[in-house]
Formats: sequence, C-alpha cells, structure tokens
Amino acid sequence: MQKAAGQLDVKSVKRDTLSSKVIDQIIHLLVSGQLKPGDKLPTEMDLQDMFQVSRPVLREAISSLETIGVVRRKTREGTFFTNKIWSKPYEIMLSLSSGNIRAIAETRMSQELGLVSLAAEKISDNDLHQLWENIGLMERQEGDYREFDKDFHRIIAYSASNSITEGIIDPLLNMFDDMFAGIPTENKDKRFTIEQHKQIYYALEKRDPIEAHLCMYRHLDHARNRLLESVQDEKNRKG
Amino acid sequence: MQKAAGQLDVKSVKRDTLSSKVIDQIIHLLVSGQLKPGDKLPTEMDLQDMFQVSRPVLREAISSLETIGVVRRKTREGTFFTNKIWSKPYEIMLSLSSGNIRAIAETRMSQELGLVSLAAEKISDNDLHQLWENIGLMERQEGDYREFDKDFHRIIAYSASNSITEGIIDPLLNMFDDMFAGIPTENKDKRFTIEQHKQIYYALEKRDPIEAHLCMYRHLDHARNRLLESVQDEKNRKG
DNA sequence: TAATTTTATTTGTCTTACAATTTGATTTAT
DNA sequence: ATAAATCAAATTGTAAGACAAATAAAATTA
Repeated sequence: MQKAAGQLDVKSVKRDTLSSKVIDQIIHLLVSGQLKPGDKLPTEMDLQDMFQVSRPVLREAISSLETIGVVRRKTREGTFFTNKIWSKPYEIMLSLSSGNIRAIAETRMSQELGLVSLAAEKISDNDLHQLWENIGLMERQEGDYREFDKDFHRIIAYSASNSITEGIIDPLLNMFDDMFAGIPTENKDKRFTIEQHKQIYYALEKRDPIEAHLCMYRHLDHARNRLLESVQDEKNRKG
Repeated sequence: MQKAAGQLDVKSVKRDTLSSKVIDQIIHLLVSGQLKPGDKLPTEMDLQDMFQVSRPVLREAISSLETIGVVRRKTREGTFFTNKIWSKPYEIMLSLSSGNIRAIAETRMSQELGLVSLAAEKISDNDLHQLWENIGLMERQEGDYREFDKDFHRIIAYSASNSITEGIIDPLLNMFDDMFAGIPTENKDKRFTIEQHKQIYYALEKRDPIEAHLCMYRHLDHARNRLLESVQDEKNRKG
C-alpha cells in the first residue's frame, strides 16, 4: 500500500498510557452498542473499578473525552455521552492554524463545499425561508453586514444536519472573519456578496447539489481572493 | 441573529472547570503567537506555576489537548505543539455515529466532496501519478479490491494538504468499509467503480474543481446507495 | 400541598509520593 | 581519541488519600 501521511509520521502513533487505554475502552462502550449517544455512563467510582486504574488516570480520560466533545459532565448528575460534537473541540483544533490565513481559508472552503452539497439534498423549507429572510436583512443593513453574512453560511451548514462535523462552522467563520478585522468593506462588495448569496439560495431551492457547489465555490473563491489580496495590500502598506 | 444549533443547546456551553481554563490559556499561547506549531511547551512544573493549579488539574488539561491532537508528549523529552491533527481524535468523534449508517455515509460525502474540490486546486504531479498507478493496481487485483479503493480516496484527501481536517479520512473510510463487511461485492461493481475513479482522475488531471466535485458526487452517491440497499437487503433477509 | 432544610451523590481540586522512560553526562575500556 | 557501558537527571506517568463544591433527592416543617 502506498505511504499515507498518517502512517508515515511515527510521532502520531497513539502512545500507550493508561489514560489512553481507558479512552479506548469507554469508546468501545459506544462502538459495541452497549451504550449509545445520550446515555449516562457509570460513575467515576464504578469506572475506576471496571478499568482498575487510579482516579486521576480515569479523570484524565474522561476530561479528554469531554474536551473532544464525546461526553459531558455535570457535578452531582453524572457523565453522559453527547449526541453531537459542539464547536469548542474544533476551535481548539483550529488554533493550530492561528495566523495561517491560507490554511484557514482552505479549511473553510473544504468544509463549506462539502456541507453545501449535503445541504442541497437535505435542506428544509424552514431553512430555505430563513436563508431568504437573511438575504433581505443583509440588503437592508446599513452598517456592518458581516454578522448577517456569517449567519447565511451558518444556516446552510447546520441545515446539512451532520452531528459530527457541523460544529466546525462557527469557529471557522469566526476565524475567517477575524482576519478581515481592520480591513474596510466596500459597498460594491456587499452588493456582489448578496448576488452570490442569491445564486446559492436558488441552487439550494432547486435542491441541486452540483449547482449549489458551483455557486458556493465561486463565492468562497472570491472571498478567499479578497482576503489574500487585502492582507497583501496591508503588508504592502506596512512594508 | 437567528438561532443556531450551537447556541441553542445550553448543555454545549463549556463548563468552567479549572482544567478547561488551563486549556484556554495553553491555546492562547498559540493564538497570540507566543508559541507556534512544533514548539515545545514549558514543563509541567513550570505550567503549574504559571497557571497556579495543582498537577492533576494541569495534567487533565494537557491530556485533553493530547487526545484532541494539538499537543504530543514524550516521557523525559517534554510536551510539544503538533503540526497537524492526526486521525485518532476524529475516530473518537466519529464513534458517536457508530452503527449510524446514514450519518457515516453523509459525513463521508461531505468531507470527501470538500476535500476533492481543494485537491483539484492543489494536487501534485506525484499524487496524480500515484492515483493512476492505484487504478492500474485495482484493475489487476483478482480478489478483494477494497483496500485499493480506500487508497484511491486517501491519496486524494491527503493531496489537499489540509493539516486540520485531513485526519478525518482514515477513520471515515474504515467505518464506511466496515459496514460492507459480510456483504459480497460483484465484479460489475468493481468495473463500475474503476470507471468512476478514472473520471475523477481525469477531472483532477484537468485541475477542475467543479468537474472533480461532480464526478466524486456521482461516485459517492452511488456508493451510498449501494450501501443503503445492501443493508436493506440484509434486513429483509433476516426479517 | 408548598416551602424550607437536610442529606447524599457525584464530580472537582489538591497534596504528597513514588515509578517509568529516556536523554545526556560521566566513567571505563580499547 | 573513540566507543561502550554505566550513572544521573529531567520530565512525564501513576497512585492514594483527603477534602470541597455543586446540586439532586429526600425529609421536615409550615
């Protein structure tokens, strides 16, 4: 088999600590069907007995699973498997790309292009209605419209109803938006953005995954180019 | 602002434990530019001093960051920020969808459709060569060709060179493949799959994101339908 | 029956101690 | 002078025991 990046880097092989073994065993409760999303896990004391480890080791494992979004804990109430991965884990992951404009832009393109294809198949009439309303609100907005812009993309991403990967959208939109901080937007940008949003809306209305992808690709390609150009201008001004 | 799923679910708001605060502060070392991917973190003892917490709390935080893929640790050597997110974190996240055939199939579609669009822009001549070789190997394979099938998709996904999300592909391909376990593949399936792989290859060779998406969409739509039908047949046989 | 108080459950944080791994320094042998 | 063996040190890995905090549930009181 050809070498894959994930297999080449020895350092990425998971280290065999007790805590990581506990994680695998807890995950196995899901994979084997013994427990399912939403279910309550045994108490820390019970898990300690089951896995025969110390409490700090057990808590490291559970804290890790909470950070990655697979469990949630509440004092006195207990520990539960979640139903979906929320945004914080992705925010943490994406922090590795902090300041890396190209990486953030490309991650955004990759995720949104995939999600819009799925959204075209699954989008509800209510989501379509919300998209149309959002376009109207953005048109009428006098000042900063970027929050409406983000909402447009957010609605589409969540309409794909993907419980594992939808949580990536908010951190991505926020990081992308943060990179425009201090860079003025022009009115022609707004009109063009609205025009592109409408085209995406029409493609989604037709529930056409191919056309939705095409329109979204054009939109995000444009947004990426504007971002890279703005940052280049900023560097030229400061240079 | 319209309600977004991530904001509606109060339980997804991150709890304010000391360990989670330490995570935020460590992440801030990256976001603020004080440290960057690949850099070594201060020792556990130093971090304990910096953040004024106990060692178990500190270790819970670091274990969490290791599980989510943002740091790696080695006894005696120290703790380092990673350069990319590897597969294990995604495997853990995806375990929430264990047994959920539709969710896995849709996640795979979403991710691969996004990654192929990016790959069309970025793919190297070497990757193209590897894809063509893979098609040849798959054609000549007498028995089980599924490993070659996965390799084809793996090469494309990694050729997009996205350090944050590329790690999702291996667990996805494996989970998707596991669902075919016990379901026999027919020779006509193989010929059709090779045909579709070739079309994806040609689109990538042209470096055409729109066409690459279209071909990949057709391929994955077909694979998803075959999976759902096979599982339905299996249920009918057992029912 | 509703409000208040008490109890119990479970997670959250901490201190102290020792173990394990492995890198780097030192000593010894050739 | 160099290689091999041994030792010391640095840092992470694991554990026991204790107490705190949050809060759900039970018991008591009005």
